[in-house]
Amino acid sequence: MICKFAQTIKVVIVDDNKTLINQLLDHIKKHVRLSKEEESIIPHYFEHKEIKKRQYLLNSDSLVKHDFFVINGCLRTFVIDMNGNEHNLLFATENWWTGDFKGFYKQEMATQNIQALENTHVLCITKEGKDELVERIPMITLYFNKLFENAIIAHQKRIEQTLCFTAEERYLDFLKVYPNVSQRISQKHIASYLGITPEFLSMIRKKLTLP
Amino acid sequence: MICKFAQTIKVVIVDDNKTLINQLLDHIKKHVRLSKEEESIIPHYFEHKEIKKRQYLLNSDSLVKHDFFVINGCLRTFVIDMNGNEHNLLFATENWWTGDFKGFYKQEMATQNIQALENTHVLCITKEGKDELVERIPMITLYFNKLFENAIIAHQKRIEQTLCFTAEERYLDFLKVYPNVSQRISQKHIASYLGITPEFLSMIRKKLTLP
DNA sequence: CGTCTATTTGAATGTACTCAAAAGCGGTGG
DNA sequence: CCACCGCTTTTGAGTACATTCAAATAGACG
Repeated sequence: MICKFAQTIKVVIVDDNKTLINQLLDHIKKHVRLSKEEESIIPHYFEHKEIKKRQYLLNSDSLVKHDFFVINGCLRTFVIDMNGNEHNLLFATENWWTGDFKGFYKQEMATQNIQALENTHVLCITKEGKDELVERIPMITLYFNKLFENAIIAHQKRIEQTLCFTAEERYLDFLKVYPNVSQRISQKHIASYLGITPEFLSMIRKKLTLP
Repeated sequence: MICKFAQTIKVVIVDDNKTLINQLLDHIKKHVRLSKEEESIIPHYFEHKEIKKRQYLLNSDSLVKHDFFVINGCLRTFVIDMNGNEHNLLFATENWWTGDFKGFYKQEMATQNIQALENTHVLCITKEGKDELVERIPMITLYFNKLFENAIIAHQKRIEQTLCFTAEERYLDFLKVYPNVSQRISQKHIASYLGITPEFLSMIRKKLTLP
């Protein structure tokens, strides 16, 4: 049985945009072997969405309906502190998953915001959709588990770095690990991700170019 | 088929220490319903171990053989930076899982260290043991998935807090969220967890008691 | 071309650290 | 049971790292 949601978006994905869903299928197939029948099931659970630069995909205090797979473009996930300052948690580009994790899995209000830094295409899935998908294709759990594993490893690395590294070291690591991302986003947003002010990042960069 | 490892430890758990494994079974049964037969399978995959205060359960640069479920006592997981300073990542007490996550799931050398802050009893499982357990009791995946979910949520919260909160705010939140843990460990270790020096934590505490 | 935003620069400030020393506390052995 | 030893916590002075605020410059976009 396919959920109501899947019915409504069938047209968008299945008829219009084979290439978009193929990009996701390729990503899944890096971790799990899929039969032709299974490949034909998956598209029914995803909705395609385009977000123009500067537009929001998710606002805090709204219900978290979807998790997102980025086809192309660039998204930033951020929180707003008590003083109204924004802090970037994550940048998501091609083949990254993003969303308000806690809100999605606990089906709560969002505490995070997601904004497009470029015109961006995403595939959206609901919690019910994902649960049903896992039920129909149990093997796909391996794929989602791998995503969880990688997320935990990445989070642990970031926590370790804030404890062990200076701002300069964290910046250099960011450039090394995400060279393609760092070229596409402003220093202001990188500074926010690193937990420093744009002015201080500017000083770090100046110091690095001197010798 | 039971792995060689499971055979060797059968005696330790099944015959000697029913109560220890029952604590783990109770924890699992909060998330998954288990048949009597399944309950009888699980003990074969865990080895009991006692670590005395100040002893190490894991050293960085050694192969990560086990993940650990804490029965009682208290463990700290920490990394050592380039200057030789230790930074606490996690405290694990009763009913917590701990281990070098990346090392365990990728079967690599440890980058983290685990030391007992109190005399501690743990149940250990190997990666092969866990994989085989999941194969024999597929439903138990739900339990481990829930652990992953909670880990990601906790990690995200910690990253958000380092970006949004001052050291004082992070300390107050730590006291609120882990009241029982914070009473059992030294300020030195709490300071390390919060990413500040013990001297600075002492100042924060002094300031908090004044008004 | 003008407007809006991002980046740079500099001065003053604040937050947290280092180093050193004193005080407190807990465990151990006589 | 008390005295001592080692480790933790506190206190203080001086310092380094990072921020705030303000203003100038540079870039991006319609």
